[in-house]
Amino acid sequence: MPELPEVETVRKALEKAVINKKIIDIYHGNKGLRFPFPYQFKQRVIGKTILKPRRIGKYCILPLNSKQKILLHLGMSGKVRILDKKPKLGNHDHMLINLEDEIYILLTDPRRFGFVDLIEGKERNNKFIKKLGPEALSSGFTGKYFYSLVKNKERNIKSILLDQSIVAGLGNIYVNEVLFITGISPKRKGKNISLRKCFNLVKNIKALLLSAIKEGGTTIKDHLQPDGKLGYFKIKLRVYGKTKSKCFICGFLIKEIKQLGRTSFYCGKCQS
DNA sequence: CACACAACCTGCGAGC
DNA sequence: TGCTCGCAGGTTGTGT
Repeated sequence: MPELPEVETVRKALEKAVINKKIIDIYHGNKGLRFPFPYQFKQRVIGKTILKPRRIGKYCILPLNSKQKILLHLGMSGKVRILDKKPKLGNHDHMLINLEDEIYILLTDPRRFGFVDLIEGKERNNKFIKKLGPEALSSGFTGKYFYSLVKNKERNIKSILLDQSIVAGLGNIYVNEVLFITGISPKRKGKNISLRKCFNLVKNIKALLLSAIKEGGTTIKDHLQPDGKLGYFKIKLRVYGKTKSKCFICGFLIKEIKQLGRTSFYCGKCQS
């Protein structure tokens, strides 16, 4: 599920519900997710207070009043729920943070590709954060910057955009969508993309992410429903998953290919 | 250095 | 109905 807009939706919900709340207790399984839970995680954060949640790319960061930060990545199937009473834990519930005032943060992740880390000290020194390029929505991610990285690359644009060390936050859905919007084939080599196209691409990436976040925002108010489900937005997809249906611009059939083991969807006429 | 690919897990839907 | 296969929104480590 989670690319940048989904993580932002989670961040906003957390900001609303858990800011300035003290951590009373933490449960986590021994099994671990993609990586084991931090060493003595519970002992290290219990009694601390959560400050304003932040996000970098697909990472959600919960700063504490101790200068520590809880780092959360949702992988492919991670979900966060905010509950107002203690839930009975299911098989795929891996972490439950019990806050004061009967607030609970539940992390569920069937595939266990997500993970949790605890940052002590400088965030930029964290092994995960320091690999990231500029955040997609930040002012540092510009057409000029992007062109400077892209212009010498043999790789195709699809893999460049998925590379979090070049730009942080895009995943398979949004890369497919934005390449369609910009009229660039996913097979096009980086070095064959003009400065002008890079400007367009960056502009379209930001606009697409912002509109997805905006749509996600409309359902956030439901975050304390009894079932605790966070409302994810449903953006209108133009090509993703649309194999063999008609391109809504030109009517050609949308094609599907594999790149880096992942599926790319594109219109052979509108994208080149 | 730049890039491709397998591996990590589980659930679900398509097809037989 | 029930089984097997392939595929899924991500990232790391290894190998060429």
